[in-house]
Amino acid sequence: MATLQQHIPAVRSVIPMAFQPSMLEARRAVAKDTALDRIATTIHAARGETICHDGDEAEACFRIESGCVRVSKTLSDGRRHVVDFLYPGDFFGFTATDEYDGTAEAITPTVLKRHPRLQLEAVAERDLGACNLLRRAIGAGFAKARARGMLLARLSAEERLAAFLIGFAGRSENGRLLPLPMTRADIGDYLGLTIETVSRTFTKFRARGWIKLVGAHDVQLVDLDRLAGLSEGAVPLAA
Amino acid sequence: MATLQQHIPAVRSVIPMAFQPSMLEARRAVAKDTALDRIATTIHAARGETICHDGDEAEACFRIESGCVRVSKTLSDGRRHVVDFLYPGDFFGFTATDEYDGTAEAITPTVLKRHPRLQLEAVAERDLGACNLLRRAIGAGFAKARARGMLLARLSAEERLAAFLIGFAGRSENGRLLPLPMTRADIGDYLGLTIETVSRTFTKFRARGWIKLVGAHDVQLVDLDRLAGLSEGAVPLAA
DNA sequence: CGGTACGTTGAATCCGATCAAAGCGTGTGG
DNA sequence: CCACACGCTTTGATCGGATTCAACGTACCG
Repeated sequence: MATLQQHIPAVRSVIPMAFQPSMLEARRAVAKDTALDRIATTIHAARGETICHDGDEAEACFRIESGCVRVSKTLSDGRRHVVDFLYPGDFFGFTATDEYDGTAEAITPTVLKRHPRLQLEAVAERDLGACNLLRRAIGAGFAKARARGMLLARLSAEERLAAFLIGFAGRSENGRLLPLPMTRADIGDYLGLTIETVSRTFTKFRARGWIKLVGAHDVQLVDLDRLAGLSEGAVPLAA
Repeated sequence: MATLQQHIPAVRSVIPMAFQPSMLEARRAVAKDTALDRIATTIHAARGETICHDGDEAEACFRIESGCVRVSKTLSDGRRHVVDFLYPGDFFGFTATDEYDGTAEAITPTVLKRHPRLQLEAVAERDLGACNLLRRAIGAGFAKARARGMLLARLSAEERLAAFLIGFAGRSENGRLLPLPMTRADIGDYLGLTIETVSRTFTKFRARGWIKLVGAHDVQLVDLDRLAGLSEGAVPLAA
């Protein structure tokens, strides 16, 4: 958090709130809220397993305990868009309709808390604390989704990947190896690019000495300043 | 609403919930909620006037009574992204942080209800009904923001403009003249395109007889089926 | 009526997509 | 345990849609 701020000057207003203290608190608070916890069951998802499917009746919301989940949507002609990568503490399955807004799949073995939707709604309607916590959690997702608009609409391939990597900076100590469990295709579909462009851009960053690649799924962010410089004024993606 | 559905088969799951009955109800209900109305004042904004500025302390939320508002963000190098166009009944100014997440400007003379943020928060914390209504309103914004991800990440210029136009289909009777108060630059920045590409794509649609242009700011949607066909499986933008 | 901001159209350019093929690694079955 | 096979990644060559640069047209407002 602190290390992130020092690399992104003068653009605090566009930093997604997943990085903002108030939201971290809200996340933690949701996790601890007893009224919500009481209706939860624990489930496990193997790597590649589908947790819920776009358009199906939204029977439950989920909170990730451990692992990593990909949420995506696919057009009839096969074009795919990865809406988000979710990590421990993140929620998904909220919708204002009664259908899931995206398909969620585990990309690593994942443990989740499952909150039946009807009961969750009931708790929220009755319990002021729970309602307000949900309200803030959705607000966080909203801000993140909005931040991605600028990235997809106006940033170059290099800027997008830089923003993506910087979004993970808070997850690993400076210079530590950063695991990227998703494939290049996932990253491409997340950033609105092709596999090849993602791969080429990784290669460029490595050639410049900004990152080190250990295999295809572990990255070391060597020069955060340069990466941040690329996405300066831009949107680091919380992840 | 009904006319829209019949043009977009088999993709109900990705239709933004601004079009879904439940959300329309929620919108209306928010409008009528007395606890929220009591803390509101009415303000007027002239064409081009800034209502709130990205990054400023979020002192209030606004609900549009009449007119049209553009919400945008601008990078330090001048690249702009139009986050949304807002119409009567729409809210903006919600943030999970204490700063506005985007600059709101009136693109027509606009009348708004202004809800001081502290009081709004106070009402929400205290009043279950208000909290739940806000929760759903934010959820609607969330879904809309997400729907735009697919558009920006994966649709072609023609598909984007078609989706944009279809988003307005519900606003005018079939074959009726549709006013587009925003400029080509606004549309371009909304769809992640340039002015020129927007203009050229309008011209293409007109050449094909899909639309009629009356001046630059009034469109008649002649062949909704073709337009919908272009964005089939895609995301009609609620507006 | 004149100026200015907005819109259209044309030509050239470029970034990322597409097509193609060659590494790499991992996991499984022989 | 090794070998093979399949899926993922990288790299190369070419293509194409959207951008950029440029000029002209148009409409609205003072």
